[in-house]
Amino acid sequence: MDTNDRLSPETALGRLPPGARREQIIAAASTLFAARGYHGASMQDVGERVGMLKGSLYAHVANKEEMLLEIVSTTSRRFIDALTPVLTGDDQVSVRIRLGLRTHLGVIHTDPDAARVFMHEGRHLEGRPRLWIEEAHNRYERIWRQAFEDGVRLSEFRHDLDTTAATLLALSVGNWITTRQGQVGDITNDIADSFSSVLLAGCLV
Amino acid sequence: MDTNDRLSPETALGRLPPGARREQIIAAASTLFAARGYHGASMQDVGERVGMLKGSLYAHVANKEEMLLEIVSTTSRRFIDALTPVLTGDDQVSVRIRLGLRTHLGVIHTDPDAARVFMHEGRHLEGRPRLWIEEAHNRYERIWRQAFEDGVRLSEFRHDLDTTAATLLALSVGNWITTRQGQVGDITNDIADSFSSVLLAGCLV
DNA sequence: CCTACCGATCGGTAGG
DNA sequence: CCTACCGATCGGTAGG
Repeated sequence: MDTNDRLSPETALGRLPPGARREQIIAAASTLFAARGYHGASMQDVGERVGMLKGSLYAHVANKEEMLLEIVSTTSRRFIDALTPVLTGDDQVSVRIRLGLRTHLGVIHTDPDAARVFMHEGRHLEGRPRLWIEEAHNRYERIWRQAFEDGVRLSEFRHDLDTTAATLLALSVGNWITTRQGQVGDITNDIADSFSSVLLAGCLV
Repeated sequence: MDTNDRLSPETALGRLPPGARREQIIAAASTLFAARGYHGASMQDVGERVGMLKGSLYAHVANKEEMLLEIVSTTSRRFIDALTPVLTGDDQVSVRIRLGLRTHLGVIHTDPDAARVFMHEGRHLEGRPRLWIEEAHNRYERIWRQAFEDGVRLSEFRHDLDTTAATLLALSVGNWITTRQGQVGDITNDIADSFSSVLLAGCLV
């Protein structure tokens, strides 16, 4: 507890509100885990990036794994919260899916590092957190699959459409793009719509 | 050099031909890099898996990075050698692509661990090897893109097909599947054909 | 292929 | 948030 409350504003290099410091640390971890992988980035690296010694990080986070878990669970929630309303509306299914791809790529665009950690580093969690994140992945996949199944049920898509294949196809573009960051250029709605046009043409009756 | 040549066969637990021992070590590394990531797997882990102390590994490989480079370059060659004849023939383009997806998934099926290391761990190489493997990735992508462009040029595919989107779509399914190993079940030609049917329906005129 | 070892770094802690 | 430190493990080597 800090009893030294002051009314004057903090200087530029001065103390940050306590929560902000933690967020800054998590953001640094996110960047480093994305670039070097979870095991390839050390607490020392994270400390350097926020300008403190690694030992001091433990005043803000319990341990390295907690940072990974926080990045992964925050991002997973971000995807699910953003896509659920889009994919489960009562719009035309092809509209839902086009918008869904835009939204999915939009979430990636908001924080590409976190998206990458969510998709590629979450597997380095162990025990209960590991199961938890796998469940989140499955929940997200189910939301997408449901949309394709709606498309078939409402006769908007071919009755013989393999919804599993379509779902995996939709998710995989969105995710593979995180592997090619910087090479694919900015993620725009145009890019999302290009994928949609090929994918949807393959689904429609 | 071993001057102790014998005509009798080796016992089951006995010495292996020198090249085979090296291959066994690389295979162990492959499995471990796939499961725990390059930085998450130690030389000690590799040693345990082949039944020797880590120091002894250096009689067969120069260092840890050499193992990664060998896995990645072998697998990259495997993909390019397998797919080049399939995708550049003068068959109908949709036939080439269907067969291409089968072949791609077939290469993954042959050695899922190596495929996974190729696609997700190669980025942990540095310097020249890193550039080399990026170039290999690009070469492979170009072979696929060329097929889609042939499809448009020969009026087999829609003239307004976004070949970049189609290429990324094709590659991403193939690659994303390595992330879901064990969950997707065995990689069969049927699975490959399911993807083809959605993808090609989205490409045809 | 083992013994025995190297310096460096790992994640993490105590006490202030 | 720093100082100072912990035991464990890292990739790698010398000599046999």
